[in-house]
Amino acid sequence: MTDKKPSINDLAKKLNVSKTTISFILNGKAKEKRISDSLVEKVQKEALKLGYQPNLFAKSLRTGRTNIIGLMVEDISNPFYASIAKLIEDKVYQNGYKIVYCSTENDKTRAKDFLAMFNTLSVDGCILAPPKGLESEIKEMIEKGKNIVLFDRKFGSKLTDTVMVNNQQGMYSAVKHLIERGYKNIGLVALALVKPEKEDRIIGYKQAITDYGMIPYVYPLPFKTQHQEYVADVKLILSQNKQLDALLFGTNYLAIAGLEAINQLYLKIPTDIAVVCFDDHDLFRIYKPGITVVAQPIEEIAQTVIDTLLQNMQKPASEKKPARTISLSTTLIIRESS
Amino acid sequence: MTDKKPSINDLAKKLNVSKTTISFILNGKAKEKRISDSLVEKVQKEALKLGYQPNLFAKSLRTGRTNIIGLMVEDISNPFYASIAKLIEDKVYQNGYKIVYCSTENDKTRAKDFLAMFNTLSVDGCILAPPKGLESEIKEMIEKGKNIVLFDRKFGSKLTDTVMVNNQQGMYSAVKHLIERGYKNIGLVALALVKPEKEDRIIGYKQAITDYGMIPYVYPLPFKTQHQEYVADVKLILSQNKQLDALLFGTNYLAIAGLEAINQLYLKIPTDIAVVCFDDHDLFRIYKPGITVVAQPIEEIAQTVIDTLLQNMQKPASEKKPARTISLSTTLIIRESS
DNA sequence: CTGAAAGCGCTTACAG
DNA sequence: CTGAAAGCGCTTACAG
Repeated sequence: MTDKKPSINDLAKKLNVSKTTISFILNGKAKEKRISDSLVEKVQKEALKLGYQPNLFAKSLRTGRTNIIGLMVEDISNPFYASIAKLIEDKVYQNGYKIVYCSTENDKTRAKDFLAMFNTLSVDGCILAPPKGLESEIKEMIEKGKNIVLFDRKFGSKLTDTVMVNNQQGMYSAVKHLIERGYKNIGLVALALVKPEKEDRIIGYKQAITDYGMIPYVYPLPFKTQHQEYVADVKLILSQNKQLDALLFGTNYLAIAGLEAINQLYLKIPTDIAVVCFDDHDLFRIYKPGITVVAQPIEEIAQTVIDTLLQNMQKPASEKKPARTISLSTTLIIRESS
Repeated sequence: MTDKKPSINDLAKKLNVSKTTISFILNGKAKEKRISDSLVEKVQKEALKLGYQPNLFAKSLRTGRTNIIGLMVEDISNPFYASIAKLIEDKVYQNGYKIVYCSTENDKTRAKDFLAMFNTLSVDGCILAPPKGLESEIKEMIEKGKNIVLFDRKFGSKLTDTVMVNNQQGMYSAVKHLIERGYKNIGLVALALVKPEKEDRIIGYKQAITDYGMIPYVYPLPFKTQHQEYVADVKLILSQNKQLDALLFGTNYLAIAGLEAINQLYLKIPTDIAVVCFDDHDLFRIYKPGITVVAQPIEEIAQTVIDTLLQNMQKPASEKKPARTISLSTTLIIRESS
């Protein structure tokens, strides 16, 4: 039944050539090892004919490299992360790597388990948007020589190369825009995974509010797995804070919940309440009215992440550069909601 | 720098116990092999202390199993597939498997490459929503003993277990609904990867149209990677077919493009044109007016797929049952667009 | 109850 | 130019 795949030994026997030579040829070292063209051709032809596929596990066991990259995000079904995953996929496969993904749901324990999985899998590199509290685990992996690039989330200390969007500035520009449009009581509904004062998007908001002498209204929310809870939260916020004439949302799913809440309360956008969201989404582009957003440069994020990781993986551990943090700019896309 | 991970040999030396015994203990065969409790405890304690992680590649090389599952979909960034990926993730990790994913973009060559990758990776099982034309490659994999479950796409011949949604019936119910609401000229914009007459969603549409004695208007579209092309296509369809008073869409991204087109033409839903989409989406729920959809049971699909795959993987090849096709029901969710 | 040994399929230092 | 041999870290049939 299960035809055994041909091994390098099968090839060797069949051709009466040592497996050393075959290995050299199949790994493109024929020239270097000065193997005769005729032999090279013979081996290649036969390998093709038998459909020879080197056993990656034997290879990994021997070389210590796996060509697997671990991708860890908050939620792979969130369009932001899903788009990143798609873009990373292309670039990574072109380079012969594979991706194993997982979603943390901002759960530290869950994330730890996945990190352990990546370790057991001996991934060559990791792309992580880690939850809070994983700093020491990640540090440990880096010290053991694992290549890791962080994105979307960073830690206080510069652990490793990190690709971020300028959250503070992006949110600042959104607030500024609302103020310039004449809105007076601008609220912010944002995820606060730990302390609100440490969240860049909240910091950017506060900065702008302060600079323009307005009153801040921050509504930090913990991460929840049930979308409907967010809807209920925003409804409560809106009904308890009638003074609000504009509402900012820190992530796409919060804004989606916000739109649902606004609908359920029969409020009109932007006359009753203006809306701006951090992070774009099909919905915001097509919704009526169109929702103003602070768009993240998704392609640029993916490209930078993968370039950084691949570069690091090519470099020997000895010549590692100090960790860099790359900050990308957001774009304010003004639509009809503000 | 790169601390070597401890191997079973390190453990063996340190404890002065043979690695055979350690392997037995760590793999839960202590009882079976009648190893003394004291030894078991000693070994387990030391393994924990050293942070021993078995090398999966050595393990795979020896056992031939990898605990990796390949997931192939049309586009991992499409919310339908992204949601499936998320749900599958949970269930699969609980069972000690990992997932490697890829997006085919309905490109046969691309998909073939990925299938080859899965083969090289020696995945234990595959979850595939394959493009057309991959039948023989998949068949070959199955014959070699690979466990494969298909979903969302099927082939004419019953290759292997397949989880489908009742596309024909779902589309039929949508058409029926529109007709009952009094719409007369109902168009269908749907993906036709090969012949339109072989697409279940188109068949369901035609069936309903025939049953009710209406005129069919089918606009088959090929798969495109540029979203804006779909928008242009739908615009053209709408402007060349003014008689249409309702438009059905075969997938979520077609309907999204459709909404954009409708907006750009300043048409009102549902008065100028009614809209129904196959497959739900955040957007359709929140859009104003809410878009009527034929919702797919995403959780059920994911659950069924993974249950089927895990079951098959546990079974030895000898007692494989004949391929089953499981058909799940869709739900018509009536909103304001129809 | 426990261990020595073979072998999974590769790569590579070494020898000629 | 080419090959024999060691070894990566496991599991398991076999022996005692």
